[in-house]
Amino acid sequence: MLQAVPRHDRESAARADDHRALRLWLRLLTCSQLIERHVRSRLRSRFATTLPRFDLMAQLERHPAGLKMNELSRRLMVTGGNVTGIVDQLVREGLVERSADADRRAVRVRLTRLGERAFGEMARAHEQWIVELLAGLTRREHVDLFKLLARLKQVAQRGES
Amino acid sequence: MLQAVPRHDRESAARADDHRALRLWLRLLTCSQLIERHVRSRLRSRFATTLPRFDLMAQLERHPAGLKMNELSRRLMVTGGNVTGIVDQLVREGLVERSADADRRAVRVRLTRLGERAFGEMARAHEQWIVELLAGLTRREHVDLFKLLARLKQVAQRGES
DNA sequence: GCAGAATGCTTTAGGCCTCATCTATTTAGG
DNA sequence: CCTAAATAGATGAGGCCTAAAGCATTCTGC
Repeated sequence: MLQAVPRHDRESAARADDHRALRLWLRLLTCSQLIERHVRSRLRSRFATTLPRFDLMAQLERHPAGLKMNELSRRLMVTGGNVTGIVDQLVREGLVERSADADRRAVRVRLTRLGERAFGEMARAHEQWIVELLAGLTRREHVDLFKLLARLKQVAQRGES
Repeated sequence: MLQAVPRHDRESAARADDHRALRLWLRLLTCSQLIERHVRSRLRSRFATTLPRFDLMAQLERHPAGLKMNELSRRLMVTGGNVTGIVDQLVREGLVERSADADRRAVRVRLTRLGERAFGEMARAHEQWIVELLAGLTRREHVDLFKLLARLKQVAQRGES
């Protein structure tokens, strides 16, 4: 699929461009998976938790008044049914609580006191892991990469109907 | 009235005082997920398949002589148990076949004729989706991003023990 | 008002993925 | 040789995730 293509005419040059897009995507995916595995494995070994649970709590930590299930679902970019399951778990463990909303269809979710404490500890460690993992990049590379990913995000979001 | 879609995903909600490294990571993750969802949904709707199955077949397509299970596992960056399950599925559907290896512990896996045909069709469509999705980036951005991701990959791989 | 559409959430079936554990085979050290 | 360690793969429990279907509530247009 990714073999080198001789570039001697317009058509094969176009194919080379195509391959570039594909290779860019594969490389992006690899980077993302590398970091994700790193974080998952540490969350698991040090805090006996998972990335989705951490992400969910991170959202709640930024919104002390709580969030509705569909807001969580949108922010985490996962389906509602999935959020239900993770919230169920965190409720059982006393880290999160459900409460009634003015809209009686909706449910409001927020961190408990225990959840706040637990999250704070994890968040500090998490940030440290990322800082260490990315320490090999120069400040310049950081900034450039950040900007280019902003462009990519913009472009990819436009491609979503 | 068409309102702009509110963007409440993980990254844009990051607080201003979050550190650079963390924001870089969250943005990378967002980009990766955006593209991944795009591809998954199209693989599903047009070819009734999934990204992991596609990825596995892509590896086999590059190695007509076949790959051993542990090679597949390494290349796909997933655990062996996982590969077993996906290969089982593809074998049932006649897209892939297992054969004996000189090392009698090992199993060699390769595409069947049917699998080659099916993959070829999907690969063309897949490449087209990616090219279209990334079409908004300039050639320059493509190249820069590709290089920076190479650096990131290098750095993140070194951080793995 | 009120019927039908839209929305918020849950449930279910099924695929992906990991870790831990198991069996079979190969390799290495004595 | 021959046993212990390493390696290849399979299996099972459990969590994440999706799409689809279902129930309750709210909104909308007549």
